[in-house]
Amino acid sequence: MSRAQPRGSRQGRAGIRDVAAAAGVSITTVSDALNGKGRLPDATRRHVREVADRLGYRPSAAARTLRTGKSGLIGLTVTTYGDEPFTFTEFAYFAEMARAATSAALARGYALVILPATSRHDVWSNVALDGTVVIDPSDHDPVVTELARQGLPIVSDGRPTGAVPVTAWVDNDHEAAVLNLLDHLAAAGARRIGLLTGTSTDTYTRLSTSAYLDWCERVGQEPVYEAYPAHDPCAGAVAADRLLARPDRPDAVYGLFDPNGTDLLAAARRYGLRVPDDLLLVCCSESTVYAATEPPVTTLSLKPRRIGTAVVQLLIDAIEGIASDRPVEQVIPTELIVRASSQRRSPRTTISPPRSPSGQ
Amino acid sequence: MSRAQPRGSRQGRAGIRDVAAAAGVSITTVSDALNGKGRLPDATRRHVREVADRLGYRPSAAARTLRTGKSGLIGLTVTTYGDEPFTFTEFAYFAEMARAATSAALARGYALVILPATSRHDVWSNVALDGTVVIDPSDHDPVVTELARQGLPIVSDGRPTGAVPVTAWVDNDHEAAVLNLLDHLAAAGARRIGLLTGTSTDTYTRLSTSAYLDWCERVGQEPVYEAYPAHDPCAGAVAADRLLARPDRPDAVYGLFDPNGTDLLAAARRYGLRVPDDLLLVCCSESTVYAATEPPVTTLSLKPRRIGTAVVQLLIDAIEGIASDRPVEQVIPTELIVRASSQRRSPRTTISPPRSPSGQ
DNA sequence: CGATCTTGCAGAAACGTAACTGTCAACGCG
DNA sequence: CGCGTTGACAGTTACGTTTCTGCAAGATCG
Repeated sequence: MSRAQPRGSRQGRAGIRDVAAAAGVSITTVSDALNGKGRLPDATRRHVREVADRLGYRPSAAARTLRTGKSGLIGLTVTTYGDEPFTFTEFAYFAEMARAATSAALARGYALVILPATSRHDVWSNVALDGTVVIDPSDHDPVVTELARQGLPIVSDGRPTGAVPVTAWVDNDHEAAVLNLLDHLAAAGARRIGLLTGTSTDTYTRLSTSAYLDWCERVGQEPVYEAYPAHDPCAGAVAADRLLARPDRPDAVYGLFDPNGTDLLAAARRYGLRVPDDLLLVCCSESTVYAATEPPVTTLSLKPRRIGTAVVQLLIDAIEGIASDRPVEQVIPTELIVRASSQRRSPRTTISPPRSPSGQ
Repeated sequence: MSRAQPRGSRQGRAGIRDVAAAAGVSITTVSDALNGKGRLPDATRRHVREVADRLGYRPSAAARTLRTGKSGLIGLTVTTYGDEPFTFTEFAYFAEMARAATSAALARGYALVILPATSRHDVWSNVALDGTVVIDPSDHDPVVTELARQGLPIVSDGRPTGAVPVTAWVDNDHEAAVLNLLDHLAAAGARRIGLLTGTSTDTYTRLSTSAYLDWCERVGQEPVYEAYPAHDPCAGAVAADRLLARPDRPDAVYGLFDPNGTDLLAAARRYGLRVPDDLLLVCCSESTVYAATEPPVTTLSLKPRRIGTAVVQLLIDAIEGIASDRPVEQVIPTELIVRASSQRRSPRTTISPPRSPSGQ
C-alpha cells in the first residue's frame, strides 16, 4: 500500500488512479465501471461513477487513443486552388457539405478536423486520424497517397480519377444533371445555349464541360463558352461579360459556379437583355439569394447536405469495420430548382407573397 | 497491396524502436535525431533520418500527445440556434472566419476541430484540445465552463457577457458601426430609418439593436423595426415584407443579417419602391453578390478574416505561453462598403421626382 | 599525468488508459 | 466432502513516445 503511493502530482487533473484511490478500488474497477465493461455489481458502478464526478475526472483522450488505436477524429480535406487553404468559389457548396458532415459525424461520436490538402506534412502526421474525407481528390494527390499507405480508410466526395485508392466515394451524376438542365433550357425555347465554366481540371468542371460539349454535338449546336479561373470572383464577372459580348451571343446560359447567376444578371442588364425574355439563365448554386433576385434564378443544387452525410456514414462504417449494406459507390441525385429565369412565360405577378425556397 | 514489411516483425506500422534497430542506434538517438534535440554529429542525424524515411516511419501522434501534453489541436466552437450544429444565417461570416482561422492555425502548426456547442459531452472529452476558439459564447455556456475548469485557454469571437471566463477576446465595435452606418444613411437623406433585426439574444443582435434604439432617441426618431428568428431564411423574407408594409414605412432600412439585402430588394420591388430613390438600403454581409445586384447594395463588413486570424493568434500565444505584445481584448474595425443602394444621386435615374412616397 | 570537461550515445522512467491474467471467497452439485 | 464455477475485484503489462539521467571514451588543462 505504501508502495503504490500517489505521487505528489496534485497539480494536474485527476487521473484514473486518483479516482481509484478515492473510491477505494483498483484502477481496473474504475475503468470497467466507467466504460460498462467488466462484471461489477451496480452498487460499485454507481459508487465509482459518483466519485469520478466529484473529482471532476475526465479520461485523457491521448491515453485512450494510444491504448485503443482509435481517436474519434476524421479529417476533412479540401482541395485548394490559390494560396488560401480553401476553395473560394464553391464555398456555399462546401459550407453546406461540411455542416452536414460535422452533424453526421457528431451523431456517431466523431469529430471533424479541417485539413487543407496543401498543408505541411508535419501537421498531417501530428494528428491521429481514424479516417479521412477527401473532397475532389486530384490525380496523384500526395496526401491521399500517404494516408492510403498508412492504411487509413478514405472516402471521397467526387468520384476518384486515375489511381486514387479510396475506400468508397459519393458523387452526383454531373453528366446527367447537365444534360437534363440543357434539355430544360431547350424546352423553354433556347436556340443557342452558352456555358460559363472554369479553367481548373477538377472532376466537377471537367465532367460538366464535357457533358455540355456532348450535348452540343448531339443537337448540332456550336459550343459557346467562356472559361475562367474559378477561384477568382472578379474573373467570373469579366467572363460573364465576355460571354454576352460575343458576336454569337447565346440566348441561354448555364453557369457552373455559384456567383455566376448574379454576374450574368448584371451583365445582361449592361447589354439591355431582359431575363428570361431575351436570355434564359441557370446556374449551379446552393445559395438562397437566387429565390429573391430579379428575376429569381433557376439553380441546380448538388445536394451537398446529402453528400456530406453519406460520405461520413460510409467512412465511419469503414472505420468501425461494419459490413454495412450501403453501396461503396453512391450517386446522389441533383435537383433543378426551376424559377423564372429559365421559363419564357413567367406566371409570376409582381405582388406575389414571398415564397419559401423549395429543396432540402 | 503495399505489403513492404520491415524486418521488425511487428504487425502494425514501423515504430521508433524499429527505426532504432534498423539504424543500429538507440531509441533516444532516433528521437533526438528526428526532433533535432540532443547533441549528435550530423552524420548520425542524417543516417537516422534516412533509415526512418526508408521504413516510412511516422511518429504516433497519440503517443506524442500523451507524452508532451500538447496535441496541436484547437477547437472551433459554434453556437447553435436550431437543431443544426451551425449557425445558418451568419454562415457567410462564419465560413470566412473559419477559413481564416484554419489558415492562421495551420501556419503555426495547429489544426482545427469543429465542435458545435451543443454536441454531446463525450465527444468533447474524447478529443485532446490545447485550447478553444468560441464564437459568441452565451452567458453560462456549460461547454465553456467545463473547458475553463480544465484550465484550457479560451479565446472568444465576440466579447463575453457575464461571467464567461475567457483568456482573451476579439470583437467588432458593433455600436460604433451601427451609429456610423445610420449617420451615413441620414446624410444620404433618410428621414426615417427602419431596422430588420433578430429575435435571438446573442451579443451581435443585442448590441446592434440597442445602438439603433440609442441613435433613434438621439435624433428623435420613432424606432421602426421588425424582428424575426434569424436562423430561418423564410422568416427573413416575410419580415422584410412586413417592414415595408407598415403604415409608417421607413425610407431607409438596415438589415442585420446576410440575406436581408436581397429580401429587402425583392420586397421593395413588390411595393413598387425604387432603390435608392424611394428606399435606401444597407445590410450586414460578407457576400460579394451585393456588388452585382440591381442596384448594388451597400454592405457592412465585419472583417471575419481579420477576426479569425486574430483569435487564433491570441489562442496559440496563450497555449504556448508566449508573452505576446498583442492586447488580450481586440476590437477590429468594421468596413462600410458604400454602393448605389445608399446614395441618393444615382447616374441611372433620369427623371425621378425626389421621394415620391408611394409607388404605382 | 591525473582531473575535469565535452561528446555521443544508451537505459529507463514516465504519460494515463484498456485489457489480459490472476486470486480469493462463496456457491452449487453430485 | 471434494470440485468446478462464478462473481468481484487487484496486479500488471503494453501502447509509442519524450526526456531525464547515466556513462564510457576522448579532449583539454593546470
